[in-house]
Amino acid sequence: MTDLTLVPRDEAIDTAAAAPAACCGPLTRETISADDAEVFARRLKALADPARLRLVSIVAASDGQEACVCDLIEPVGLSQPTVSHHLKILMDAGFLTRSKRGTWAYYKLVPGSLDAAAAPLVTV
Amino acid sequence: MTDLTLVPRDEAIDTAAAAPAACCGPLTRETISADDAEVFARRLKALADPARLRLVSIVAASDGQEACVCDLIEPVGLSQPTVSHHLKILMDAGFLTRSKRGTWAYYKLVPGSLDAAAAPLVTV
DNA sequence: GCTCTGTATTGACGTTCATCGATATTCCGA
DNA sequence: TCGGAATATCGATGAACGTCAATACAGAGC
Repeated sequence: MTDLTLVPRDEAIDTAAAAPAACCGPLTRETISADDAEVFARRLKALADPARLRLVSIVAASDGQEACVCDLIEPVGLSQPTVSHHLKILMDAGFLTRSKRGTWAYYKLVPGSLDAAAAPLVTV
Repeated sequence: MTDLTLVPRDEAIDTAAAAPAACCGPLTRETISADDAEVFARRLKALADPARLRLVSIVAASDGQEACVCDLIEPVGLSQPTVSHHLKILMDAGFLTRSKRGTWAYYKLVPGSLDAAAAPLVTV
């Protein structure tokens, strides 16, 4: 389903999870299906944690909407493995992408992913 | 704490949790505070469940954005106590209000509560 | 090669959560 | 007043989650 074969590697990484397709229409318009509810719930669950919200926010508010792990640990006040764990969850949910430069890992906000996640809730 | 004494019963119930103030600005503008992250996460957690999303959706898509519990149990396919449990969580989070008519309980969507919950995620 | 540094993974522990059956509560009708 | 129907609460159980210490992995520099 995902077609990455013809794309240069760096771009591939950046856009790999960059298709945050809306799972469903507005909740207020029409009853959501069981499958769509599952997808949407999984997405919301990835955000529904104080530490992860702060991580997303720090990344999103950084230059180029990108931040190094080394700059994320101290602000959230959690251990390095825990931060790494949360970042993985956010990546799996399609909100962040990872790019390594040397020993450092940079996490970047997937453009539009937050809006896509919020879309089914918005009525206007 | 809840002051219902001077207000007609139905209005009191309808407007009790009807103040879904935005917990914070857009996540992308500025780093969210620890306290705001806690508040926002609690709100998202209430929605981040397939059963609760379906309940909210059914209620929101009903006439007058209101539905009887008896009409909610069968669509979600869960036991009555479980549905009641989820409805309470949605009520505590400020998304639904309850009004009893006879033996029936009607749950109504708090106007604007979904938009308020989504607001910090939206960039545009 | 070796060491150091930054990050990811593993394993374990305590907490929270979703779910149900059983029971309590509330209200209507006979 | 009693019985029945609709809903809420209680108690228990198994699964998922957040956290950390210990460890593994990868890249840079010597």
